[in-house]
Amino acid sequence: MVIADDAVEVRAQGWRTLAALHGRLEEALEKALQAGFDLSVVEYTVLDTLARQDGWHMRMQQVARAAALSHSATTRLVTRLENRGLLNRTLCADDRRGIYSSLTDHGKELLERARPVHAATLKKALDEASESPELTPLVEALLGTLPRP
Amino acid sequence: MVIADDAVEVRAQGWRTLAALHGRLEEALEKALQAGFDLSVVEYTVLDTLARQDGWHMRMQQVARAAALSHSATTRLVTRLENRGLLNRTLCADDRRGIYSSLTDHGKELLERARPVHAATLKKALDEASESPELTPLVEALLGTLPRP
DNA sequence: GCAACATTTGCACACGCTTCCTATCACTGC
DNA sequence: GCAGTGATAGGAAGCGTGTGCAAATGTTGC
Repeated sequence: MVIADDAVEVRAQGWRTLAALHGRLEEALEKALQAGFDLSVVEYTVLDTLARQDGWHMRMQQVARAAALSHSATTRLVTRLENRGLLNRTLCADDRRGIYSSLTDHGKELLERARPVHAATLKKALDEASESPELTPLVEALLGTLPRP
Repeated sequence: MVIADDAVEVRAQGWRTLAALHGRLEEALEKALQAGFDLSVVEYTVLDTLARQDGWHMRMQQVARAAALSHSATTRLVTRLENRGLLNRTLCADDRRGIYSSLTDHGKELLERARPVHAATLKKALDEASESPELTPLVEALLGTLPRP
């Protein structure tokens, strides 16, 4: 079973590498966004996803999936952002159980200011991660495995 | 600046892909380990790292770095695992400020039982992730960027 | 009316931060 | 030798926040 054991080990090692890289990037983004805009990574992700969603609304469940959050966490997150005036809740006309979230102008403006910081931090963190031998191949693969090479 | 903008977008997209894959894998592992062994992913990681550390002890700070945890969180995590009899705290002989954590037999036994579940869950989650078109290339890269292909 | 669904709320817990505390090195000067 | 000083490793407790789970609440469709 040498071959099978190797595959197991490859996956385990891959997972550790993935977790390590993810941890590094998230930490860097967290600090930068927190310091500059009082936004957590998840909050930024939600704002960005909303803006990217052809500028339109999303239901809570979509938000939850996009941010990989539980329903309750999503509720509280949206509430937080709503209280800061970054997005709006609006009832669906057709299904009044559903609630649409959409960015306010203030939210769009904050996002536009945060985006370059996000981009710069990401670049820096990726470059730094790329210097660790065990992360180099994954970083390169990550940047090379996209639609337009 | 079309080229530069493209690079920014590639990195942002790469980060989203990485986060999505990481989230999927972590969620699957979390559920499986929680259900089967009452272990969180971080707890499993610490046990696994300890076992992997040539079967020997680690200082608290090493544990903290390996698990990407803060100082206080590490103390609590190790305390939890110690209370469950999965690991021991032992004073270093040479530097008695330091504290070594090492697996107990019970901890090793639990880890040995959890390992195949971890491996199987990881394989299943990776296979499932690989079916999502946007994740396929990253999964393949992850499994292909390791010492022995 | 009733089951399925979308969302919210109450509860418990883990994490991070900060502050304070102890024990232990590693030096220094006497 | 041996106190005195500063740096380091780790623990304890309090506070705030985010999260998941499970139980409400309001809605829809049959």
